[in-house]
Amino acid sequence: MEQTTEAKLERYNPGEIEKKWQERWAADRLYETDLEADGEKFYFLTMLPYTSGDLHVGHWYPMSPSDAAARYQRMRGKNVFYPIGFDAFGLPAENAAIKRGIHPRKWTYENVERMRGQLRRMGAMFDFSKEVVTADPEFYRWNQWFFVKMFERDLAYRKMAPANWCPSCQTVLANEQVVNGACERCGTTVVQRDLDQWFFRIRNYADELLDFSQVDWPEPIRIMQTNWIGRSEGLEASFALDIENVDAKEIRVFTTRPDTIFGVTSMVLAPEHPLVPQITTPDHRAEVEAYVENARKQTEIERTSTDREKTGVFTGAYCTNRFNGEQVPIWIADYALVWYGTGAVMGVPAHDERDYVFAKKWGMDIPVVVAPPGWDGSPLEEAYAAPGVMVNSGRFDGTPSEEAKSAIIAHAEEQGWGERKVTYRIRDWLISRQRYWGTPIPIIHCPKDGPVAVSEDELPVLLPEDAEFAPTGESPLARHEGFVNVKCPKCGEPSRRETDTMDTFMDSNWYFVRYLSPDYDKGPVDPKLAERWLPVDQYTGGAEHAVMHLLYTRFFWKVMRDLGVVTADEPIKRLFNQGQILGPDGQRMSKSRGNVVAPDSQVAKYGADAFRCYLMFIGPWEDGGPFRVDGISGIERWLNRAWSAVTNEPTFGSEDAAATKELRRLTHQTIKRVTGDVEGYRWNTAISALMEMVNGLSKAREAGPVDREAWTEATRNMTLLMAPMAPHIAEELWSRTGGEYSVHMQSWPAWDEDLTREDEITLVVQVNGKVRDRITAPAGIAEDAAKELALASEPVAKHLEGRTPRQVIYVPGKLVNIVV
RNA sequence: GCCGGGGUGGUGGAACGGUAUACACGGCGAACUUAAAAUUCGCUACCCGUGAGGGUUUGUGGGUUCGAAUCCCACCCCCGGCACCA
Repeated sequence: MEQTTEAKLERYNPGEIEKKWQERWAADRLYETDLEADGEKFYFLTMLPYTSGDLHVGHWYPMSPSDAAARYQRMRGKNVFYPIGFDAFGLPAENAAIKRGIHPRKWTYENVERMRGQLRRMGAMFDFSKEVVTADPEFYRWNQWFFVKMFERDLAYRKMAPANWCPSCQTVLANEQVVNGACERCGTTVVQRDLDQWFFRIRNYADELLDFSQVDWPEPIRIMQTNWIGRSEGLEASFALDIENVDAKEIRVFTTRPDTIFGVTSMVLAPEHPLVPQITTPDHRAEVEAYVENARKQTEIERTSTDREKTGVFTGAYCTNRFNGEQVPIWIADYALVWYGTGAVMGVPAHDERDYVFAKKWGMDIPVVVAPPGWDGSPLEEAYAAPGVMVNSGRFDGTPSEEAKSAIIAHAEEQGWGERKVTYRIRDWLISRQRYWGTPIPIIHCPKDGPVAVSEDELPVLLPEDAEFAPTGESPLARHEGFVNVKCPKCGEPSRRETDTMDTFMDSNWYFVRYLSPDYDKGPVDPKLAERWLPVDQYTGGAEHAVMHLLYTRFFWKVMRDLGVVTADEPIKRLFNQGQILGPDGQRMSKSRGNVVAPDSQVAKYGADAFRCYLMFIGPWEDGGPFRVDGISGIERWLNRAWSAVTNEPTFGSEDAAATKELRRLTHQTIKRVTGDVEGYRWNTAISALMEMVNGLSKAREAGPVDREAWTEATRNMTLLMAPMAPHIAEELWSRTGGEYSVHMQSWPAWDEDLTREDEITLVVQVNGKVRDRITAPAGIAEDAAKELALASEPVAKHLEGRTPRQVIYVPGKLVNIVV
């Protein structure tokens, strides 16, 4: 049978070429960065994956574009470091272990092994030679080292704090394990239990963390972090307390509205406030205790919801407002939180919406102290929260309330009734976890010396392999005699080792610093490399980390700076948060939900390049959204068409100068568009532009003989533009057209602005803002000529209906709007 | 609830305050084929109209502007985070 010319050509076979190039790249160590090399460095960081099992679409979605972006920087001539690691400690490993009887270490490291292979199959340019696994003693040893340093500097301290407790399982639960207030395993109602726990003093850095002047981060993230820190200025006032058998002689309360202090009708304490049991009178005790117990069952979100009515109960006790000498009843209410301000809130019904509703309900007085404009002295119909003029406020009457704020603070300071204070919403970071699979906290509790740090040369405190990590009353480490029983490093007395482990956010605080020298054993990082490579130039990761991880890591960096480990003030110069890819059900993709999409079958069918590009094509990276596999055939067609455009030469020898100019314009316009899109991480439109280029090449080929030089310019540049996004096919096409290995070491193409310009424009003609005509005009058309053309248009004349234009607006090169 | 983001054809989406719906999926029609797949070409927001053409449309309602998907106000819905999932 006769073969056609087409059939002789080799077809695009992703399975074959992807394997071939991945092996070649690995053998050549193409992606191992020489950290000592000269040239401009670029540290490109993508958030490290959790070792949950198989790499799924939820991993490919953030990693495909970040890999493309790192490759692009490399083509821009930078010395790019693009490392990878594994977030290996945490709850899921322990859950898997309990469920299946596998040791968390075995489960985790088997996953790491599998994920490594899957990452290579993506064709990602990760430098695996600098890999970090956070469960390695050589990594967590430095978590401990930092902890000791922080303990010595009083940045780590211990205090009582509540934890979710399942009375039936006798174990601490993560928030995730509490479903509607009950234990997810046994359904028992979860209670709060106070435990001695470790905290980091992130509040010491609160003001510095509000300063974003040294970073280029998206505004929404800066706003969210600013709100999370929640700095507010105001007065911390003391209200006099005179109750028999109560030692405290005052209640301290923080307010941002000192101008309303004469209008206080109640003092509201958090149910957990230490004074509550002391001041509650016997006749109110039962009610108060019931309320406290109920409050402790609710989540903070429920408690502080402004949607529902305020609730509270009277303790039977009173304090005195020193400003006006009035007796103020002391209540407790769940919306007051012990950890915010002083754990007490003033009730001012006239000037707070919900206090107003509360006072109405209980028939309490509503004294006005800040008069609304034009107030006639009659009772308010609703709370008035805006500024006004002070009334019923003694010496401050007549003062505008905004001025009165500082005057009242000054007066309080003079009288010794309080002082100006700055409060933060952010709380110190609770780092203790009563769990096995984490970094052991390097502290020894001595009956005589209290908590004593393990000395640096004893680090790491190894996590014992033979612990019983099934759920029991205590941290699994607490029942491991060999681990627990030690001698005090100070006095040698028999002591107990700390058995809590660290929050895994500790690992993500600084893993990117360790990447630079994962084997360095004289400190967390080789100082020379830290100086040369930090801070990170570009970080990409999920928007779900906008606050916690990204705020903790900024905090921890400042601690490292103060310890002399690093020098800059910020860890990450530029940040990009991509959206989250959701399962086909519109829910977050997670193994526990059972909605993860494995890419394997798609990759086997269409190739890694197609799958990477598809993920980049489905929409703006920052949006995320539900994953559907529907459109991947469009990417497959595009790659096939690109393949044949490059491998299958057209008939050469064009005499048509206009066609050649058109082809070159397509090339240079595409270079310009793709460059802009890649710079802005607009992958979907970058790929659209490349699709349009391939379509344009097909048209050019069909239109007749093509100019050889212009065609070669087009296909070579197109191959280069595809390289970051589709690294395998680009390498193959590059080598087939005689390009020098590797395409990923070539320079990113430049465009010639003159060649991108169109000769003609479409002049849009509007009458009263409605499009009535489109006229083709020369690109450089003058304003007068354009207006003349527009007014001469037949459809325009029809719509003018003989009326004389009042105004003619001209938008250069685009549009004429005729207004009548 | 609070903080942040979003809502555009049948679907994913495109659009410096200036041609709404690029690019792609799907659908319909055609070519090639014994046939299917693949490939290629054409059509495809909605309504009225045989047609030329006209009208409507970017979650809802209002406003600013010669001109609004884009800016402002109010509302509805969806997504992320809310401190022990990571």
